[in-house]
Parts: sequence; C-alpha cells; structure tokens
Amino acid sequence: MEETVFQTYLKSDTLFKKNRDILRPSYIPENLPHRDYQIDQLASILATALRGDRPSNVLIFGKTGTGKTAVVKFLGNEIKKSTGDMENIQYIYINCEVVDTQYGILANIGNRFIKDWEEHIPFTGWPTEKVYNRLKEKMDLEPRVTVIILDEIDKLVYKSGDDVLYHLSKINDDLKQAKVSIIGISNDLKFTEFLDPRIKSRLGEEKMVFPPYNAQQLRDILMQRAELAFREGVVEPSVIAICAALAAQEHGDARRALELLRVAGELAERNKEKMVTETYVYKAKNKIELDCVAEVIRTLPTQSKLLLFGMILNQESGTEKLNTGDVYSTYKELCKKIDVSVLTQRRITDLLSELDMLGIIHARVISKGRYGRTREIQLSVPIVEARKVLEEDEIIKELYGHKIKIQATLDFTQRT
DNA sequence: TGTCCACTGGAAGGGAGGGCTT
DNA sequence: AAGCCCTCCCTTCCAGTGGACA
Repeated sequence: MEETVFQTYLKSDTLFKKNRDILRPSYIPENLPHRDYQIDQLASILATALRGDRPSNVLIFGKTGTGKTAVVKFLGNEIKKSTGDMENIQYIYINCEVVDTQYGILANIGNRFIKDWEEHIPFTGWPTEKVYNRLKEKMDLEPRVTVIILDEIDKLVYKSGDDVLYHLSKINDDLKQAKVSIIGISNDLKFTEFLDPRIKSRLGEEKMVFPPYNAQQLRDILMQRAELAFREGVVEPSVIAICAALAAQEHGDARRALELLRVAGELAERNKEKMVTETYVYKAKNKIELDCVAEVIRTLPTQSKLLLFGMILNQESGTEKLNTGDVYSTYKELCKKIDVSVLTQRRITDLLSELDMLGIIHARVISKGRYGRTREIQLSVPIVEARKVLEEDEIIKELYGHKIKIQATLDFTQRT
C-alpha cells in the first residue's frame, strides 16, 4: 500500500476498539443500568400491545441524559424481538425537534403505512386534513397496534401548538380496527400547562418520571460502556470517577458523562497516548465547553456577530467595561464600513439581552447618576477564540484588520 | 430637594416570508 | 395564483428611572 499521511494514524495502536459509536448517545446498549424500574413500568404498559389491545398513552418526564429516549428505544427493540417479523405492532419514533410541524408529523407517520410502490405523502402541498385522512385510511387496513413515540414533545407544542396532539389523541375514535397509543417524552415538566385540558388528560393516562442519575450510577454506566468501547486497561480507573462526578454536578446527565469520556479518549488518542488519563478529562471538559460557545457564536445572526465583534475590538484596545452607547457607536461604525444596514438602538438593546442570555456577554443595568442609566457590558467568552470563530464569517472577514475610531469613552465617574 | 442624563424596556404596528386554503 | 394568517424582525414612540450633581 502506498504510504500516505494517514499511515501514522492508522498504524498507531488505537485506544478504542472498533466501534466508538458505543460512547455516542444514539447507541442503545444491551442493558440499561439503574433503569430496571422504569423499564418494568413501561413494559407493563406496553405489554398490552402484544395481546393486541391498545396500551395507555404515556407521558415521560425527566431532564436531559436521564435515559428516557434510551429506555423507550430499548423497549422498541424488545418488542421487535418478541413479535419477530409479524408486523402487528408498529413502533414509530419521531423526534419533534427534527419534525416539528403538524403536517410533518402526520406525513411522517402516514408514510410508514404506505408501501414503497404506492404514492407517498409529499413533503408539502397537501392540506393537513387530507394527510390525516390518508393516514387514517392506511392505518386502518389491518387490526394492528401502533405506538407513536413523540420525543421532545414539548418542542412541538411550543412551536406548533397542540393541534397535532388533538388529532392524534382522538384518532382511535375514527379507527375501526387499528389502535394507536402515544408515548410523549419531554424534559419540561410544565409543558402540559399549555395543552388543552382534554388533550392533557388523554395523553397523560400514565405518567412516568425519570430521576437524574447520581455519581455512583453514572460510574456504572460509564464502566459498562468503557469496557465495550476501549481496549482493556487503557482507561485509568480514576478517569471514570471524574467523568461521573463532573456530570453528576450537572443534574446527572449521562449524555454529558459519556461525551466527556469519549472526547477524553479521542484527545488522548490524537496525542498518541497509551492511556486515557485524568488530564484528558479536564482537557475534554474545556474542549466541549469551548466547542459549545463556538457553535453558539457561529450560528448567531450577522447583526449580533457585528455587535460582538465591535465589543471584542473595544476590549482589545483596552476597555474592560462598555456601556450601551459605546457598543452602539462601535457597531454603527462597523456597519457603515462594510455597508450593512444599521439597526436602531432599541433593537440593539434586545440583541444585547439575547447575547446576555446565551452567556456570551455579561450585562447588568447600572445607574451613573447624573450621567444616566445604562447597561454595563463585559464579554464572558475568551476573546481569541471568539474572534477566530467570528472571522470565519464572510461578512466579518471584510473587517479584518479594522481599527476602531471611536474608542469607548473612558468612564471618569466610575469608582474602583 | 429637584433636576436631568442616558438610557431601559413596554406597546403597537409595519412588512417580509412562509405555509395553508381557496 | 391569490388571499389569508402567522411568525419573526425590526422600527417608532415614549413613559419611566437610579442616583450624581447643583
């Protein structure tokens, strides 16, 4: 084989076994530690389906990374195992963050019942009522039980209201032989307040709450996955404990814990280490946090990027604390330089609040007496990294090397 | 004690854009 | 294709305000 730049990487002993997806959230292991109770509970509800009856609708609550999706998918696999190829139970999983419109959900479900050679429901174009009717008609061809899982159901409700849920939850009245039950998964306990009371009671026939994992439980989970994902003996025992402890601090998020472990492993491997050590966990923590910030900045609208860029320039020229007026005049200057329309100060106030909520800046309202009331603004992300990300943007690039003319007014009323 | 700065942040409404309906 | 409705961004207008200063 020809020697390529990749050779050194391919040759070196890797820390991972073949399949490193085992540490990704999408992987569903053979058994789920510390979720026996929830599995039993949900299984007892779903068992009805195996007898050909309609299981109760279920609402599942729990914070991110508490195993909700994993348990539901796990039971999906179990059902498939016990029914074999007989398709008298349909298990349909929909993530409402991806499919988030009434039309999308109905079309998605409908198409599962339409054979490949038949006419599919198009992405768009049909009246929603027609999609619903087609779905009903196809579904009702056989006396089967359909379990529809709506993951992140709260996102759906916030975005498109509860019309779909209304239709889906009363679909059984319109079906002659088929039966439908719905499992809604949410990490927001309060989202049901936004539902019509009738829908609320129909959906919540059964309720389940997934508690967060504690550090010990997280350790067990990580241990199980680490054994599958890493070669023997390459992970220092304390690494698992630290990943678990860090994630336990953040409301017991198993997803976070696994991510830490995976990134730590990847960083160690990239450095051609023989072991994953504690240092790499902390490096992983930093990398994840930084990546997260970078992603937020990258997806900011142009106007907010300009605003942020202006604040960075100000800070680079030595002004620690800015007020709204300073930020606005720098922003205006930048806009004019590259010929972008200038938004009003009122609008900028709102954009600043957004940046504050995203944790990119820290802003608080202060009064300087005689000299008015304003926000005192500080960046709360590392300048160098933020700047690097901003300069990826085509529009910001044009400002490369720009020096600000209007320096923030030095605040002489400020006390130490 | 009152004044007045430099804003804040609410309210209302315009207009573009997207999706549904006719 | 046209009309309708909804949402998102944004503007305009403006009353309200904490506290340094005269």
